[in-house]
Amino acid sequence: MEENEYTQQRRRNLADIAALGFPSYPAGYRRTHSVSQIVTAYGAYPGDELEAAAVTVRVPGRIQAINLMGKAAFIRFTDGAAMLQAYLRKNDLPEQEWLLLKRLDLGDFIGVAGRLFRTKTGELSVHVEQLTFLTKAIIPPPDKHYGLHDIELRYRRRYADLIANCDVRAVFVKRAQIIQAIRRFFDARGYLEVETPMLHPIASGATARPFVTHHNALDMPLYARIAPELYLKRLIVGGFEKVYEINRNFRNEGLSTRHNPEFTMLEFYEAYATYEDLMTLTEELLTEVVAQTCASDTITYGEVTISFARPWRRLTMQEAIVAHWPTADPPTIAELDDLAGVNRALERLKLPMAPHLGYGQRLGELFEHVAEPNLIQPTFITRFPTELSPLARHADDNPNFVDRFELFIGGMECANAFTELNDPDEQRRRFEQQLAERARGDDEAMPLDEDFIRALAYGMPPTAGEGVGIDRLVMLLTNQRSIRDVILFPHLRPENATPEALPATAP
RNA sequence: GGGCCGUUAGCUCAGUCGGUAGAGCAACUGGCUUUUAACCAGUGGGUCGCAGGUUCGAGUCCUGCACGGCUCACCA
Repeated sequence: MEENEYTQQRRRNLADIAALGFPSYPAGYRRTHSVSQIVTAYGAYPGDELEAAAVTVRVPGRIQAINLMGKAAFIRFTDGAAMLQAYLRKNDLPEQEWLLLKRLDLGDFIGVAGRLFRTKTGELSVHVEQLTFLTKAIIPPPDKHYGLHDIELRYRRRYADLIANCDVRAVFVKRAQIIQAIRRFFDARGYLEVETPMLHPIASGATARPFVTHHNALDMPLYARIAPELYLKRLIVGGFEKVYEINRNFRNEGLSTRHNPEFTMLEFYEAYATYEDLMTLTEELLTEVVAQTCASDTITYGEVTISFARPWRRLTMQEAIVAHWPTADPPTIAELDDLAGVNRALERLKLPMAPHLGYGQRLGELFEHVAEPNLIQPTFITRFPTELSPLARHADDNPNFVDRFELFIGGMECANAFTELNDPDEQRRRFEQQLAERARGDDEAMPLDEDFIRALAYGMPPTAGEGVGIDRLVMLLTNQRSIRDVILFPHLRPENATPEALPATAP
């Protein structure tokens, strides 16, 4: 920790406070109210009624401002959510407590006991009869007017960010409300919330590079999970018909405004449902979450306005490519049905493709470039190539496509769902195709999970499942452009990468 | 990994053509018994991210590095 003239001055103040006979870091404070409770209960109370009611309170908080005026003082303090003013007069306080006041600094915690009143300018205040010292802030808080703007400091010292910027606090309060609303939605529909392993012996269930660690006692590698999918489906095999899990996934890949190495995912599975049922369910889920956490069904995200009014647009991947083609002569859907046509389309847009990639990857690439950034209003994209979907059931009319959708909002992928593949033999063939791609050098192809195939062989009822990226949903509903602004402690490089500071390397 | 931009007091930011390092808030001293971005008078505070280079002289120009931001690539 850095020491400077400020910290030294504050340490002297703390020593002076101790010399006055106050405990330096006392335990607890018996309070009658929080600041927020007082402001909520009495904020609109007229002054004369307050006086008549003679409300006495004991309330703690962090000091935000001190106006010392000779023999009287005002202290504004906060519980993090609301602010309240204390009025102290030399005549009305024990001498020691008046001396204590002069050793208080911005950022300190105090408790005040006294009677509520309104000043002549009308501000609700506590007329303090007892001042209690609670905690010294050795490091001064950020500037009270300009806040903390330095983005790096805001992420590295989120505590200081939260002290200084109440809009940041509001984002994380809303994040909690969104997740609560999701839980209520699924609980009310008879879904069981479950917890499946975070450490997996095989990193499967998604196409992504994993983080690897080592279990010492078992002397084996373990992977931080990239997806809970295969475990949740094992639970469907086991007889739970509706399950959901909200938890972290870990992917060892690049960082960006939309990617953090650990991110929060909702996954849910419902027996006897199809991906079409889940489109309806997803509309219901998100409209309900928006209704409970936003002022209306229309939100502002950056430059755009997004309406969650149902029904939402539904397009096949091929239709989306045609609809958002950048020039006036898009390819036809029939043209996009085979490799040659997709190659012609890629060539027209001058999108280079690695030679080993097949039809599915190329169609997906075309979609990502042409359509994805333009899917601002909630849009379901259906009919994904089978090659891109090793865990999804094929469409009844064409085995080259699967019964799958992704939901796009604000140009971001927010959900991914499909009718689950429950044929163990077909699942094995799909895994083997992935292994072949892995052998060709695609280190993100999905590894084969033998026990998962065995589970399917016990019989998994027809099932549909879905994943929803919670961080991106929170970004949309709180109008934040970076995923780091909806994650309390986003990943950054260490600020001082000294060798001593790094943990010893595991053998 | 590439490109562009940034890093100056505790915080927010200026700093012109290369010529003694600036402001507001915060801090310190004094004054002030209903202030509210309190006010009045005064004072102190700098490894200009780090390391080199050019120059009589570098916050400013050049090179390298670190960290961060945006973006592209990668990646659901």
